[in-house]
Amino acid sequence: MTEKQEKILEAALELFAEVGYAATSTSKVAKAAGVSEGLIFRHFKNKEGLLEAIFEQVAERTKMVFADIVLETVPEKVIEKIVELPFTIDASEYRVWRLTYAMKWQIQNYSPEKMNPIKMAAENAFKKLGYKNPEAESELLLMFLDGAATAILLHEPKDKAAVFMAIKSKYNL
Amino acid sequence: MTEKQEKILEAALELFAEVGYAATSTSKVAKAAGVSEGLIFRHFKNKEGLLEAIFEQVAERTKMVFADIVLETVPEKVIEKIVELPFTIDASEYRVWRLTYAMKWQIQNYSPEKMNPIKMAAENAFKKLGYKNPEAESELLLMFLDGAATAILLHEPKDKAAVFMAIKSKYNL
DNA sequence: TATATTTGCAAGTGATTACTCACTTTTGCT
DNA sequence: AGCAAAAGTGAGTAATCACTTGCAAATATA
Repeated sequence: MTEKQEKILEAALELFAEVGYAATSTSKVAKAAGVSEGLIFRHFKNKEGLLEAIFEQVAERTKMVFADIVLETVPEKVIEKIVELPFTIDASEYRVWRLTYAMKWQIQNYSPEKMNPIKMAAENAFKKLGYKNPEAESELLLMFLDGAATAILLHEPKDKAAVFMAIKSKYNL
Repeated sequence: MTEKQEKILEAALELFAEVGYAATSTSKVAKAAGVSEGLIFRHFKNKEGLLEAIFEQVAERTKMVFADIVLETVPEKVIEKIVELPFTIDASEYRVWRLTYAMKWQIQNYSPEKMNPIKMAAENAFKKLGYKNPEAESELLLMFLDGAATAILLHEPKDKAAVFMAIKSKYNL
């Protein structure tokens, strides 16, 4: 990865996240990155390739976080680790997650099965803990996850720690 | 509102919700609505005016739902009514809500204070019910609201009723 | 029925879109 | 040093963008 390639990805992420993917032209990305527009297409084939390259980076990190949860055997720990996920997003990753969440709403892009490992891990943990309806509980937990991440990414709630405590108490953690 | 105006709004909602606002051109809206492109600008001034006209319709209905919650005096009922909000979205309104949720991620559009009446109503109800940290509880409830609505709008979870029961039990309802 | 207003269309406008191409410069290897 | 591959540029491309304009048809008001 050359310096200019990184500049392009950085500028594209910035613009895609703040202005929107469709609303951002490749010429603006090139200008923001300080490179010629043609270079974007040399390195990333087309505008969509630019988007894919951004998402590939985050996919690796997500895999690691998911593995840590799936390999956890103590059910309470599984729930706790899932619950704290949105609260541990580093501020430096806000943009890429904002972009990810924004793109969810474009039909051609959305695939909910990405969360399946987490959903199954939660379902299994709830089953071990004797919850009445583990599948519904797992679905509910994922809903919270999504809502919490959205709140954090969009308006950074005042007292994240207090909300974190409130949700943990709902699962007796 | 003439017939053609309604056709335009209907086509615009369809396309904005499915393809995205920025990715939808006014010419495509006109073609889908079966009118000349110029008519869009005659009636709605510009593309943004088209979007505003769509949102004005939903704003009225939202006001009514909010009023029903804010005027409720029994705290348990307040929480219950808020919790059930995402589960009572009529399928005919999915598109307009998908558009609303998608537009949240564009900086220039987002205003979280729209939910303030609900947030205050929840906070007050939690206070009456003796919750330790009513503000955090209210914030948490709004997070769930957002996550639940997102799940319902994006992938229509299998057993909505079971999830509804699970969340209600978390508030002893 | 005369007239003013609104509704509607077709054909434009310049600007911008994603993307290509011919070309030069830089880099890495022997 | 010599040379091929990769990196980078800048000026193009046709198509599409949001929007305007001039004029006709329909509708409302008197």
